[in-house]
Amino acid sequence: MTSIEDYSQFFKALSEPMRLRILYLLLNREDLCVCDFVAVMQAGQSLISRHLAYLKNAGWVKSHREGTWMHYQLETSLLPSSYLETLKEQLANVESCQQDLLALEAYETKERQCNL
Amino acid sequence: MTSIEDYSQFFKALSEPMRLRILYLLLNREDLCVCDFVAVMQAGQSLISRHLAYLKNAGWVKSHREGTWMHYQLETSLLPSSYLETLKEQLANVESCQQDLLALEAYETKERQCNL
DNA sequence: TGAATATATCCGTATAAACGGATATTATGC
DNA sequence: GCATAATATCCGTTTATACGGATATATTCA
Repeated sequence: MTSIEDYSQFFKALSEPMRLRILYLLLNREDLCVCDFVAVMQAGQSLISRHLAYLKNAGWVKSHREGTWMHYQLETSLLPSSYLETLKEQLANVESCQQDLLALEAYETKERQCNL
Repeated sequence: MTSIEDYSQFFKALSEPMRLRILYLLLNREDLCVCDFVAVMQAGQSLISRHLAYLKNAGWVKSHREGTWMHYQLETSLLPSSYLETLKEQLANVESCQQDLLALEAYETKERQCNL
């Protein structure tokens, strides 16, 4: 992050509703798999995958592979924690984010696909 | 700010280099006039005006008129201060923002156009 | 009222983003 | 190696954004 374009790209990652919803789920869980997002959010796999790639490229999340599964986590070590905490507080008041979290909780009562 | 679209719009305001540069100047001054931005930044008046309207609509700045001049200030009362403080720290390291601030300081040694 | 000035908005164009569906890539297990 | 499964990338289309230049609006002052 040295140029103004880096910063505009960093914030552009937050300019899209689905990317904010993805981040909100990651603000509430240590680690989520692509298959979790696909199961929980009402969206196609290619869309989820593209938004995750966008967030990773912008510096918000990191990923690691476990077999065929790709897991995503917040990039907490590089990001100002003030952003993460405030964003979490704000999005907690947003209905679509609340619904996503409820859907995630319901989904978690069953086995995650990537753990079968 | 109740819907996810409100928040994406709020952050989309930060997705553009010139808007970040405008915000950085406002993070360093109580109050700036459109004529100040036009004099300091290398950009046309319509572009500056449009970006200021965008920032205002997204909730980052407020404006008030003084005669023919429109003055802009940060919307500090509504915004989380954590965002403002962190953003100011980050942009202080960005060369184009540093240059804008130097240009503003040089410009301020003369009379501001809106004070003549 | 009318000229002058500051700012906002409009218009046309060029570039970028988002999306679904299809295809390509990567890893697993037989 | 081959079938299967998870994820990433490509393709074409639609919609949004950024921009300069021109025009419209708002205010001041003579």
